[in-house]
Amino acid sequence: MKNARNLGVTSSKRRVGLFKKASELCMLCGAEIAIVIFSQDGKVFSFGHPSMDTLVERFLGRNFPPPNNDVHNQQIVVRREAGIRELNTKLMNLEGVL
Amino acid sequence: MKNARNLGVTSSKRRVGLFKKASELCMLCGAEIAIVIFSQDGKVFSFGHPSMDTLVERFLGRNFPPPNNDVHNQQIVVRREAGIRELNTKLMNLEGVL
DNA sequence: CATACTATCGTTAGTTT
DNA sequence: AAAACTAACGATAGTAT
Repeated sequence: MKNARNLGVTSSKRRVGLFKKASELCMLCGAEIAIVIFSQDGKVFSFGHPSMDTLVERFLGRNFPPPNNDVHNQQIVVRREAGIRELNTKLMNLEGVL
Repeated sequence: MKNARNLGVTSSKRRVGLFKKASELCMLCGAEIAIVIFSQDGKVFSFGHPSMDTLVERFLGRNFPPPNNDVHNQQIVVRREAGIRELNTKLMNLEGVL
């Protein structure tokens, strides 16, 4: 991205893209998905199929089926941190080149 | 898709893709996102940044950011995220120069 | 400010190993 | 079964209107 001025536009575009991908996953694979996004400027956006409430309830264990292991979130954390290291490496290499 | 035989593979690929997109949106735009997926075969997968619990609580109307009890940790989180965006910005600028 | 466009880049269904 | 590959398709940053 060029700068932070267009960040709102990018945020919006990518949010729509994310919801579309979620929708496709629901339709194509019969998954049930809930997403909530708190944007940096304090707005809240949500996606839920079949509904946000149903899935939040189920996630909280008040409705079946009970949640299994939650391995993927850990993987995401690992990926994010790996991303930071990668960014730092790239940055140092580029600054070295200049 | 050809048939339902590879649906598990497709589901997995697209789930990873969705989480990656969410991760990018977090890093690039400073959004906070929670995702829970109930797959057709009964498994549960989740993504949460900064954490699933924090965002579910916030979605349910409790624990909003301004009067947070753990201010110190939040500042650290904010600083780290700002760092990622700053790295991204620097990186993109440098790559643009080259 | 929003919408449309498009060149470029990323994602993925199908295939192979 | 899982991972690598790739052609084809989709997403999107920047631009134009």
